[in-house]
Amino acid sequence: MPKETRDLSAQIAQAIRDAIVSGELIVDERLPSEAELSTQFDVSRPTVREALKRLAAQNLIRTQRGATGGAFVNRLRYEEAYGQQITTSTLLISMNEVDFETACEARFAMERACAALSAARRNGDHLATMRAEIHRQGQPGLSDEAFCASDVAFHRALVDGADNPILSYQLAGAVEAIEPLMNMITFSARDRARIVELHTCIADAIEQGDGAAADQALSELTIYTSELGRTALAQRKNRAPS
Amino acid sequence: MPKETRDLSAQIAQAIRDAIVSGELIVDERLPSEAELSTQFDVSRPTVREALKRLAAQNLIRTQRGATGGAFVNRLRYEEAYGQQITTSTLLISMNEVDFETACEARFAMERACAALSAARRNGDHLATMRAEIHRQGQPGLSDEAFCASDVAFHRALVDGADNPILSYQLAGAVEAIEPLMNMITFSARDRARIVELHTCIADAIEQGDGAAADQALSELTIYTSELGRTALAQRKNRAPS
DNA sequence: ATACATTTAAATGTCTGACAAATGAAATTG
DNA sequence: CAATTTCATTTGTCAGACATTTAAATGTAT
Repeated sequence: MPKETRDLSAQIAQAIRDAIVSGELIVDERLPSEAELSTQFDVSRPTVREALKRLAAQNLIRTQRGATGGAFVNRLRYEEAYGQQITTSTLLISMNEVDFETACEARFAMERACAALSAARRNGDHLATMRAEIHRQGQPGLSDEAFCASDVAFHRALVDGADNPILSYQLAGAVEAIEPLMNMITFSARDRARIVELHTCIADAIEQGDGAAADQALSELTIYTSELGRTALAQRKNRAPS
Repeated sequence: MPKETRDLSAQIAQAIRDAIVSGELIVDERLPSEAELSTQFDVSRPTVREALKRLAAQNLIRTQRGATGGAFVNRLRYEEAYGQQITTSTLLISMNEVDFETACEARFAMERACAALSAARRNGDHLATMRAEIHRQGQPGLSDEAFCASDVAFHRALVDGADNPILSYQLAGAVEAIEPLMNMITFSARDRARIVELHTCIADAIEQGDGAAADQALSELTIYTSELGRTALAQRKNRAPS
């Protein structure tokens, strides 16, 4: 047994977490009150509370005050999961010094997986979003940061167009987490024109349901973006060497 | 401002979380002691502790007892992130009643994104793992559960063969979270033979660096697995209707 | 002076008890 | 019957205390 003696609050949190994951506790079911839990687990109330806060931090439970209040098993919603996913991915990249090319490769590889599905489904709403973002990206006077944000919005629309919430969830991290890295890049007018061109290619391909063409354009975009990142990083190194 | 008045512990946790994500607090840096934090934020120590437990649940900090102890910003490791990712993905699927086909589609779409990279890199270790799992899958007397576990191990090796930690992290959730769903399937000898055949196809393709062939085999495996899931679900419905 | 044992201070982990605040239901009142 | 008040329950917060762990400081003997 590799599970020796951690903190009591961690043990209790794990016990409740197991009960939720195994389905022993179902969505919207009310947990015993903190007082009851403290007698059940034979610990004090603050310890129980620490355990509950751990679970709340993972969106596994929600709490409500008042007479009929308590802690309830929370239905994990996609939006909440997105947030966690993005935070974790961002930290994973920044703390492990993942280089831009690796992050880029991962992101585009997964995006290409979505592109074929997006092309097959051709969702009008998401296509409209993509077109709108392309238009924004072409406007002069746009800051690099706003350009990056629009880029992220474009790619999220592309991903969401696959109409598969699991894919959207998984991709959210990869697409959003790369934004801080892309924000280090200065996009020249020529860079932007090329990116807009490729984005248009992608949108056209999806509109026509041509998955292969979308894949091809994404492939070129991967290479181009990776190149931009490499150049930006090199300049940054020359300007401020360690 | 959509961020009104949440719990104090949630606010404090968010403040510290922001400091970590923004880089204001760096890896391995020690946070002020609980007593200091409680005076800084003007709350009691239990409240500070609840906030710290929230962060600990997300692996953002670790705590250490003793004279030189305290709370330290934790370097988020891939393995820890895997665990979170798998738990979250599993719950997301089970709580939102994601159907098998959707989960399957997401998983295989992303796997196909990895296959090309795996084929390009042809990592010997991961190939050996894949071969070993294929061999195990062909042995008679293997339980359905063990077959599924081996299937997961095979696909994880395939994904890890892309040699991109970000991809491995993202895929971990998709690959592992589907196991509970696959465990509901009964694999006949014929099913297993077909799956082993396709797995062998994939391994061969990767060994030869043929990304297209790997993609093709994965595509077939997607359809086959999805079909198996549909059949299993239909039988289950007939046997135990609502 | 070095090696080992002891003490000590600092920090987290836990407990007790209390009060505040929210909230829905029951009791009361018009 | 409707509106209001009361009330019990539950979470949120606080204060203070003690237990436990840990490494550094101190002391002691070789």
